[in-house]
Amino acid sequence: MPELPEVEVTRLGLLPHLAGRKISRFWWSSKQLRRTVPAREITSLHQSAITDVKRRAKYILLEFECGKILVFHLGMTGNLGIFAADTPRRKHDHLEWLLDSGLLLRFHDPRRFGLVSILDASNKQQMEDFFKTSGMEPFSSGFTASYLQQAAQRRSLAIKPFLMTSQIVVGIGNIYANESLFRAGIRPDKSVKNVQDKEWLRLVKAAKKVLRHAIDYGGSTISDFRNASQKSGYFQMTFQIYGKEGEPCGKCGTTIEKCTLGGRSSFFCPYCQK
DNA sequence: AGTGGCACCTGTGTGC
DNA sequence: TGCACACAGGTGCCAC
Repeated sequence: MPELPEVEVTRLGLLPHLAGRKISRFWWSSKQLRRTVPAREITSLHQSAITDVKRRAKYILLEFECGKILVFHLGMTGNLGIFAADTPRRKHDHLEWLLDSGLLLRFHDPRRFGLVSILDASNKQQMEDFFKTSGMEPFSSGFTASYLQQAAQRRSLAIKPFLMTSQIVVGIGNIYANESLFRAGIRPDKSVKNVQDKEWLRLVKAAKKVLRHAIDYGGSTISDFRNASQKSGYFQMTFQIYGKEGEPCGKCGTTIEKCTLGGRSSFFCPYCQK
């Protein structure tokens, strides 16, 4: 489900409900997620206040006064949200905390590709190991055309799977890779070896813009993304290429085509993207 | 080392 | 209606 914009929208929605709050009465469905749920360690967070809610890559980080960090990844179908105390649990609700505000924090994830983990902020090595495969943040000043060009050296894969490689740049999944490449006028199957200087510049600019706009629109809801207050996003209304196989390109009218790259559906306009 | 393929899991939509 | 199958926003492991 969530790429960087959806994770950021979730974070922004959680922050006012969680900052300064304490958690108690932890409940777990006993179903495992992508990693073993550290239930015992989670219980040790009781009565410590949440000081901040941050994001790194597609991870949401709940920082506690005691120095621990509760880490969530939403996988494909995860949702982390705030609910009234009397809201009945649904199928696929897996984790739940009662907040001292009387509201509930719930993690829901049908496919269970998400994860929850605990880190210790003072353990620099552990923090570094956890994020060692996470590349550049797309909104950081280091995410530039020359950074991507450098990362593409000695590589030969297509630009779209390259853009989706989280060791290089984080947060850009299938939707936003497709949309960024359309806006930059680059075919998704073009080898990184053939991407020109001016195309790298356009791509960086397009990716930052697409991600920013998607956050402003509350993310993209294809079937089930909901923010922390269970509201849908609207950026899917502005898709120019994703999911539009067979439709006319909004810029030139050419029929949009579909191919598969790295096992993922890829859409492009054969006229606008070279 | 880089790359493509696939597994992980459940739900939904389509075609027969 | 029932069934088989393809596909879905992510990531990590495996064999080449």
